[in-house]
Amino acid sequence: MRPGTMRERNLAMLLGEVFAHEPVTRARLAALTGFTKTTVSNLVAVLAEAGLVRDGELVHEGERGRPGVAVAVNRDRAAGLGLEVNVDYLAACVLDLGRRVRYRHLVAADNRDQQPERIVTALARLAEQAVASAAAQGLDVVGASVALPGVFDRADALHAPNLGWSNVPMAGLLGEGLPTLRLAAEHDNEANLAALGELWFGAGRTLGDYLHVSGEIGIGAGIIVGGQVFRGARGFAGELGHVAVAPGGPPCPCGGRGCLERVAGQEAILAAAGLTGVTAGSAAGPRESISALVGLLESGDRRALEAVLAAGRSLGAALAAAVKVLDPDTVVLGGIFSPLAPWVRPEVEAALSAGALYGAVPAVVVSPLAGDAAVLGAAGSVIERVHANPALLLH
Amino acid sequence: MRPGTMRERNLAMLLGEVFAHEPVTRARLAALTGFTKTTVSNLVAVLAEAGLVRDGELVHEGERGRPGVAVAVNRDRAAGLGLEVNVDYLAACVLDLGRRVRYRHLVAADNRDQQPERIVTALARLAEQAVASAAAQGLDVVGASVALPGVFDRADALHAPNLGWSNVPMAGLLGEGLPTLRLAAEHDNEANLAALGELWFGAGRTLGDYLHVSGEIGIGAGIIVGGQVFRGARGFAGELGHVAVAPGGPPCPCGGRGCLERVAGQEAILAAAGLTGVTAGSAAGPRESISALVGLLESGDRRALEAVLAAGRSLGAALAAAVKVLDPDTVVLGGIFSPLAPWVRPEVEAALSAGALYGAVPAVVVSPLAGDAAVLGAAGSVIERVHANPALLLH
DNA sequence: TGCGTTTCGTCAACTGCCTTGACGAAACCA
DNA sequence: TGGTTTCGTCAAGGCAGTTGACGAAACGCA
Repeated sequence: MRPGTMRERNLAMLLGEVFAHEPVTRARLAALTGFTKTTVSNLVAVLAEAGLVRDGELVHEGERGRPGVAVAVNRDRAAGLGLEVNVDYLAACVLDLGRRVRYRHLVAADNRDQQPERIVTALARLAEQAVASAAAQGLDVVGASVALPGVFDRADALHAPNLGWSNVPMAGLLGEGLPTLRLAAEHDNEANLAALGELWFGAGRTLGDYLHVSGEIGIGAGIIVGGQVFRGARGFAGELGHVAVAPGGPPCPCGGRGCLERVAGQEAILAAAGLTGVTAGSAAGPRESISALVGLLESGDRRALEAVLAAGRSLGAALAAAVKVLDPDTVVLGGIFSPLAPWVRPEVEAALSAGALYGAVPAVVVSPLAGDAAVLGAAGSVIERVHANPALLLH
Repeated sequence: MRPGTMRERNLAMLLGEVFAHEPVTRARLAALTGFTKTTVSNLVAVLAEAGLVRDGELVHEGERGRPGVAVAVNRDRAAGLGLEVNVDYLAACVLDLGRRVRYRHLVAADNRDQQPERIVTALARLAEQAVASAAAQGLDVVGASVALPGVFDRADALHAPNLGWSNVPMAGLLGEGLPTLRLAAEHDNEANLAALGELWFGAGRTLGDYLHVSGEIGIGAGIIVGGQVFRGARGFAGELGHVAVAPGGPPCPCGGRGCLERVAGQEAILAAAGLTGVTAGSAAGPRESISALVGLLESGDRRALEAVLAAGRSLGAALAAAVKVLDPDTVVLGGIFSPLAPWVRPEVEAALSAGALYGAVPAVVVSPLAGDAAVLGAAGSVIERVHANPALLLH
């Protein structure tokens, strides 16, 4: 570790305090960080020059004495671009440094069995529109992050069975297709980014360590420990969808039997509820199908209720095992389980409280973001990169 | 972060390189760390003054040129004390800074339903003997760490059902009872320390991230991620013993049904194998009972084989779920599963390979340490504290 | 209105720690 | 014996945070 590294960390720490307490005077920042007023002034000057913070009004914190100058995050310069490829839509979203949404766009599209190149081209068009719209607002998009519905192997190739893709070299495609920004483009699993979205835009930092269930066609879990994604040794951590919950149950392409997502995934639930005909081959996307299901549930449809409760029990069983291994503070129900929560949540809570050690039952909360968590998480992760090391933007 | 913090880290980094490459010259250390030769010399001087490192012979690394002075870890000064309280024994162990065992002592004792104060007193006597023996070898015991068979709640009170203890304020008892050393005494779950023992003394650093199953009366798992124990939000991570594997199975004191340790714990296996009479109330400790079981297995006893294979299947089922959530590189079978590995391991491997995603099957290895992992891990964790921040011993 | 009090932010000098560049020391080779 | 190579140290320098003092800007009270 060299003096330069020390400075990078101190800039990050200071920016974090500004973000957490803005508007805040230099004197209070000194108290918060333990630095001297001199050091705070120097660091603030560096951040201000990079356009990350700016001085505001005079503020009077105490009763007497000279008022201080408010330092606040600069919401009119650096911005982050989040992109998402999903089975039935593409989405983009721009956040400013204060994590406010400044632009959103969602395009319905059937992306199944399409050439990855075509999709990346369409995504790039979305990205360019987003960057242009941001520029019109005076924002400078410094980086992008892409959420993808699949997992990455050790060579960073994407396997996305729900898109019909396997072994797709995403890093290369995105690097060529997307507009060049100051920070390199990144990509990650939809479940991981949705979990991060929850951290920044959902139930928020009060969650502690948590496990965020992303129910879609597959079922994934994003695991957040200490504010960061827990990925496991190969990046496959949180593959909740392939925990076996039904011994001797239906076979799964993964090679197992009775995997959770065969029993409680979107398609399994819709089929069990008698809604298969509505979706198969029709134009109705998943979100519409789930709305239809919720309609049935609210009208008290017996078959739909049975289907959803059974899915809730299976999900509860898988989560009970996961919780005993991970011991999170909270379990967040996201994706399709968010609209279905009134029926699913009691089942999950029952499964988690049976056999809880020493009262270690995590709270079960419902995601307010539902399907939007992933794009928001993607855009947020760009902002997070800047927060973690503002020196990246010093030029 | 202040300059002093930077120095602490750099000392730690340098000590780490010395440990990894000793004997090593200052010039090579400079190449390894990226520091300049000047800085290396300064840092080495500080470590040498604290007695952590010392100069050795001249060594000739290249073909030509002036030979360098070998810097090596000083194995004759700082030492760490590991202590263990278990159901049927107390143990102590002293390691030097190079993690060599310099003293070991194990005392058989039935610690069930004893007063915690009595046990701590007995443990303190063991600790004093260990410190004295270390002193006789010229070693300075700088700290101690205690392995305990139970979990700690948020208030750091110990709950150890197998000892008949609940809500025991261990930190206080140990603080008063144990000899005062330069670093404060620490304590941790036996499963966690056993997992760390494996890291330093067992299959070693080649394991990557792993899950170490400690099969004893209960079944715990120590989870190592990036060389550190993964504890979860409340410190209950890795409670593998209470994953439900037998729906509608026997009830467990934890409140659940069909918990793994009711089905594959030591007592369940011995009972199923028809060995209950041998242990219940008799003087034979667990290790003897397991030896007896291994004897039966080797002689081909039908009932014993059935019992152990069934336990292996249950363990495999629980591990399969844990592995999909955590995605470790390796699963280590320790505790009683170490001697039983020839029979248990194939079952576990079968369970893990069914439904493995994208070839993400962790290797299953057998602990060479078996029951000794926890004391070694405890002593090793003291050494680790010094390695992580050698500045603790500067004064 | 004027002056003391309080708090804010900045300035100049200082210290700690790593780096630079040069140099003497210690080996080998011719 | 002298040239070459590599090792470790030394003096000077630079970066970054600290110290202590001081001017600036508000309020309160006479």
